[in-house]
Amino acid sequence: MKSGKDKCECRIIHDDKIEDARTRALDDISIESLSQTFKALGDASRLKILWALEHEEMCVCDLAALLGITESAVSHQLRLLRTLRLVKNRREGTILYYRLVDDHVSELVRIALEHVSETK
Amino acid sequence: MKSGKDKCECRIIHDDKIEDARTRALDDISIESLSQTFKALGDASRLKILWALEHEEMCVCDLAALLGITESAVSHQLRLLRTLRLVKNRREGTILYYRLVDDHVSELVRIALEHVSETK
DNA sequence: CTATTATGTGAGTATGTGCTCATATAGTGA
DNA sequence: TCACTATATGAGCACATACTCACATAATAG
Repeated sequence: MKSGKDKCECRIIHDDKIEDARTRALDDISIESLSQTFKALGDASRLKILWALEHEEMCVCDLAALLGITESAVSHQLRLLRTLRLVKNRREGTILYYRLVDDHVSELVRIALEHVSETK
Repeated sequence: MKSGKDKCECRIIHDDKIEDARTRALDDISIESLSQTFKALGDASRLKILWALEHEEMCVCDLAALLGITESAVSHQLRLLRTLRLVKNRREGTILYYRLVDDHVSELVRIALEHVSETK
């Protein structure tokens, strides 16, 4: 009852399906949160970081050495992952040890691995 | 044994952890496939499309009407999703009906929803 | 064949993003 | 206090990407 240009509206074939989908649709806030979370997982560096942290906590400079990128780059990515509550840290002197907040990331990666290995 | 600038290498604190992480690390191809898959889910339009298709198959112009974007934009996104084997289609006359290949997408979205709802 | 409908696709563009570099901050020890 | 270490952060740049537009393709009807 909004958007949709004329060119498009005269071509709608299955009003019932669209209505159905509209009632089931996720609200904009959920869509936004979901896409941000998936976007966070959709980068090779962040994926490597998360996968490493799944097994044991690590500090910034270890992650930098592991990935072969600067500590600054790692720090930038960790900030994003922190914002999305995917990782958290604990301080020990000057060192910050990062780890996963929960096992959602592991589950997501496991399922995605299933998918990509089945369809190769 | 490569990359890593001098500035960084003299700061490695936990060689054991790094070595450990290196042996467990996913190979580059898996990382690439995974990140592509997550990247596909990391966009509001594609997420809406996938969520709509989870319940029933739909054609391009229906999806365009549902999302309020052009059919061209939908078609571009569907091509990406097809390439990643996330959706497939069947033809009926001139109309192409799209649906999900399997229920991996549903599982991924369900877990991600858990995550974002817990940490809000 | 032509016309029409539904979808696909290449090019161009505006916005987003991941990195580097320089600098700032926080904790430790002298 | 100062020096040092570990990390954080803002600016800027190079590249990726999601869209629009114009046009191409595929199936159907006449």
